[in-house]
Amino acid sequence: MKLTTKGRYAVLALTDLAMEGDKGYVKISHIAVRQNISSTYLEQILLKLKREGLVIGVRGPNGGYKLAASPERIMIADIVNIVEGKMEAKGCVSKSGSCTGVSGRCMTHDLWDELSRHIELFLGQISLRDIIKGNVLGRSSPPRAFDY
Amino acid sequence: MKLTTKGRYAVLALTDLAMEGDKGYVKISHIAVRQNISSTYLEQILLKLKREGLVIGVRGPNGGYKLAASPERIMIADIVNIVEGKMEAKGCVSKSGSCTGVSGRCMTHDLWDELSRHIELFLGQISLRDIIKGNVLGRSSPPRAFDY
DNA sequence: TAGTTCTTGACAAAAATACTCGGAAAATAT
DNA sequence: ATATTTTCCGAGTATTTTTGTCAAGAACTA
Repeated sequence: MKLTTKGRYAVLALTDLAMEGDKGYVKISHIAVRQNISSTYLEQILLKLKREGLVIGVRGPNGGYKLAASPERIMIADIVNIVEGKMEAKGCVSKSGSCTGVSGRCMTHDLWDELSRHIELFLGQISLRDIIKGNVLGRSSPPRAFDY
Repeated sequence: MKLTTKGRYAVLALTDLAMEGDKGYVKISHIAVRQNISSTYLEQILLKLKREGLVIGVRGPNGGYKLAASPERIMIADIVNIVEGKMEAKGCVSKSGSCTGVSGRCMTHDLWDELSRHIELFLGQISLRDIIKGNVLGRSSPPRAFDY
């Protein structure tokens, strides 16, 4: 999985929006100051999220951004997937000739594939609401034992 | 979490070693050819793994590498942690001034913290033996529901 | 109209990644 | 002994990714 400041900024910004609630549109500059992010960089990120329909942006005075849905409907996986591009923990599939071996898939292909699914499942279970409510800690569970 | 080619190469190389079994030492060049990895790059990676005691390397003719323990004792998390450096999915803690906010930790701190734990737990459950046996698929389980 | 704020694309600096290279050290074989 | 093989080690380099900046434009409000 790829997880850079971009992804963190995105989640942070949307969490900020979620906390502002229904008080109308929130300006980039305000989010940037509160969360200590470069506002011009944040522009890029919010733009992507807007294009994918996660937030709504309006221009002009009193303009800004707001969430396109209620916080409990926006999952972290959605946010991260948009700004970082689909999780490719594999590398096997993305680049040609990377997956060697007779069958065309490397021996560890399934591993990274499963890891991706695992992470996605985890982040897909956590909403913005969970974050502002603090419902995050203690969610890790050991993987299910593998049975034949 | 950080997951680059370095980590994938490391797991791939050790999987190769695991498959060779007890037939003696395996040369870097052979692994490199089989797995399609630059052999000089692979040197660096195996060296790290050797320094941390995961593999044993001997020089000279008939030299090479072999696993320091049986495949079922070597977990993927161990391998990845060594070559990629401890998983820092946070960013909050690593850089100063990154975690803003009054308490010194950002709102999403717990999230990335928990994600790290989650990934580590997952990869800590899978051994080299699991990979060569194909016991990897279907291990993802949804995170436990959060109860008070 | 004037001011505000997002929108867009192109560009640039910095950091991380993914290697390469040259040689030294150790083991073996002749 | 000497040559050969192979790991060991540090340093250096090229490429890519990340992390921004900048300038101009479009839409909106008062």
